Amino acid sequence: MLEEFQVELDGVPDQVPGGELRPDYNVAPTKNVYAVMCRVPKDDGGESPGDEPVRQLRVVRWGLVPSWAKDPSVGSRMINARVETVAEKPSYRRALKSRRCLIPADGYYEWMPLEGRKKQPFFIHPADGGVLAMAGLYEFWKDPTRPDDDPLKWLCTCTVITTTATDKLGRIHDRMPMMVERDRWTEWLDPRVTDPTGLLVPAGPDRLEAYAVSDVVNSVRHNGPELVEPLEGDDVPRLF
DNA sequence: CCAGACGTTGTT
DNA sequence: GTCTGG
DNA sequence: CCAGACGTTGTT
DNA sequence: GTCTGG
Repeated sequence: MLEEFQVELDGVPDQVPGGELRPDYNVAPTKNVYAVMCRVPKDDGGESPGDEPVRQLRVVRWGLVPSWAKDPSVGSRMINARVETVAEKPSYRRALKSRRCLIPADGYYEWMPLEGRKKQPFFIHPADGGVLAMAGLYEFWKDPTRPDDDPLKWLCTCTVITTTATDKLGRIHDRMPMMVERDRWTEWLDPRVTDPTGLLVPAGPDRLEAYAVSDVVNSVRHNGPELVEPLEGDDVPRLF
């Protein structure tokens, strides 16, 4: 991942014992995920202040907690930001200006409504097996219950921007995460770019492939490579 | 002025 | 923190 | 998104 | 039915 996103500063070992997150096949809101972001490194007293932003890999919690929140529980509902309204929403507009990130993923799940209240989960991923770069925002929240020297004093959280799903993917669900194409990563991440609206164009879903998976994925207690195995059988919903 | 919200999804 | 609604 | 709780007192 | 937690 450090190579794929040309990360200059690996911030993960400072945040996670062992240096990396375990593979996760069922990422739920409030869980930790990787984020690629571009920030000016903290001035640690030595060397030059270095006001150049640097591309970093960090661990953030999914579910954005606005800086003004009284407690972090609101984050569990701030898991998506609609691209149509993200620039106006009080919870997101500040982050949109200068705290944009990329959330890497092998793919994502989407639930297709069936007859009645039933739903069929699908796994959606790049046909070429490459990594997805979902458009995200991040925010810092200062925990008032912890002392200043507590490493958990600052909570960093993120949200995923969504857009209209079209074509094949629209048959599963009308919304989908927004992707950032590789040639726009640098601009998208640059905190000095304060008007990223030109970059907010839906990525073509052409290179994405979708197949039905077991509804074992519905419960966050289940987690393993079996969750992304294609569902077998004649009655499996297809997208033709 | 103060109080209260601040979000998305999908379902009826 | 900032906006909306009453 | 889906699953699971939805409550307090006091005890192990 | 609706909210919270993962």
